[in-house]
Amino acid sequence: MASEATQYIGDLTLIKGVSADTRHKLLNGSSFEIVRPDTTIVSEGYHLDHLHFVLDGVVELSASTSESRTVISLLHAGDTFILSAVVNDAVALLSARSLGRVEMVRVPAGLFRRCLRRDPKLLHNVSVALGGGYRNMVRYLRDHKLRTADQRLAAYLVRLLKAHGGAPEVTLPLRKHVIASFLGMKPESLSRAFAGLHALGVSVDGDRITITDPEALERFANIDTKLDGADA
Amino acid sequence: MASEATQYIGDLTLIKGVSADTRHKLLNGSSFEIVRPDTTIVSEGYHLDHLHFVLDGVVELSASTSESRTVISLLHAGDTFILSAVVNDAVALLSARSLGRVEMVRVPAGLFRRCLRRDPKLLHNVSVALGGGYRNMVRYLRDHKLRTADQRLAAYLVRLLKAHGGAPEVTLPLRKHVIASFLGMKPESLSRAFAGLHALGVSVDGDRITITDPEALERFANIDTKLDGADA
DNA sequence: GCTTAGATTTAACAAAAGTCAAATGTGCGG
DNA sequence: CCGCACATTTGACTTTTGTTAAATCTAAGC
Repeated sequence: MASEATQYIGDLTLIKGVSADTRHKLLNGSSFEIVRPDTTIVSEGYHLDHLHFVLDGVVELSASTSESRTVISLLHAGDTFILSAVVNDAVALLSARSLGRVEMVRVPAGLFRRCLRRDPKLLHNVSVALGGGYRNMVRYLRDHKLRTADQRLAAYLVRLLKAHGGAPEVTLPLRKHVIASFLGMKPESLSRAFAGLHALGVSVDGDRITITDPEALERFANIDTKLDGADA
Repeated sequence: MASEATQYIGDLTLIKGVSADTRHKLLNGSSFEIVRPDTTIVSEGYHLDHLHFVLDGVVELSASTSESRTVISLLHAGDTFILSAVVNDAVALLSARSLGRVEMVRVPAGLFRRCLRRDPKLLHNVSVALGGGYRNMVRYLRDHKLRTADQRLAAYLVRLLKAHGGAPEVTLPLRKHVIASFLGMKPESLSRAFAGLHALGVSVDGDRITITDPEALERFANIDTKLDGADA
């Protein structure tokens, strides 16, 4: 595999601490890929034959029926997809698509499963990653079943704010229609939700958001730090 | 631990095939419990110090805020909770409550994690279980983001029908308000959803449901067998 | 600077689901 | 058998969100 990626892959959480042999096998079997914007990488309903590691860019996981499509997850450098389908040797339940240019590494699913059988440390990393993924899905589900559209936006902004170290102004990292779909609403509803949060000190200018009262937002979104915070 | 449970625990998917030593350690450290109806077994937000195995009865996992509560998952004999919190040594994101009388086994979380470190087979089982759990959450999320309330009920009935081997008449296994919450709606909306499905051949008499045209229901619910079916 | 395709916003209206309240059903203890 | 407590259903109404269409806005090329 191209040496550009070699340096990164050892840093990936999933690979950290595995045996030299495992690392060597994985590196040898995998390939580095650059994916152009708006390219489908995985199609739901099809058996998955590669595990993917995102090195750079954003990958969107979505679900669709004949009638509609919704964004379920947004992946960044260091994330993996779709681990559960590879571990369980099953069809993908989600489609993966590049938003913008993406650099990634593909590891053949069979190879990965073989390494899993031989290296308990890798297996342990996988368990922790799957456990974390499960917990993220539960948080996301909470978000959707317990909060209104306005509250979901508020919670999203609060998370964004924390990720940016609490600066009062943040830039949306994605197009609004992607954010809308991720938050489970139509773009029109997202516009209205932003308007609705104006009273709580949220101002919008394109993709620059100013937040004067983060605590008010948190209260409005009903955020429980114990539950909403990311895992350690 | 009481011998009543010993016979069951070896059959549990999670425990299948582990070393005799692991099995022995787990059995020795765990306790058999009978839980009366409507008892809280796990509280969200608190650190989890036991892994639970359901031997009999139904356990409901729910999420709540100060304002409301929603059922996220329903567990039966053979299921485990809350595996991800135990594996990741973290607070529970969901509360667990017995619906009706429940028999279960409690394994100390620390003991379980220690066994995990020593027995790769157990670790492998855990990975598969977590992967399956993640996939179930994704299916559930699809359900909620992509389907209307009427479609969710239709999909639920189709699954129920298949679980019962396709008999045209099924009995609801739970109170309607629990089903309503699980399906993400109010009891009043569930009543209306049943009424709305009458045109597709669904008749309701208390908890006995008659379904004359399962295919029509499937089409209406937009079910994709590849994606909606349970894992192998 | 101008044009244009696409994204976002706004507005008017429609559909879906929640709320509140009353009616009806159901099962259990007395 | 009666009556109470609770679950479910029904109806009227409200709120939330989606739909459609038009108005703006924005950025990439020309």
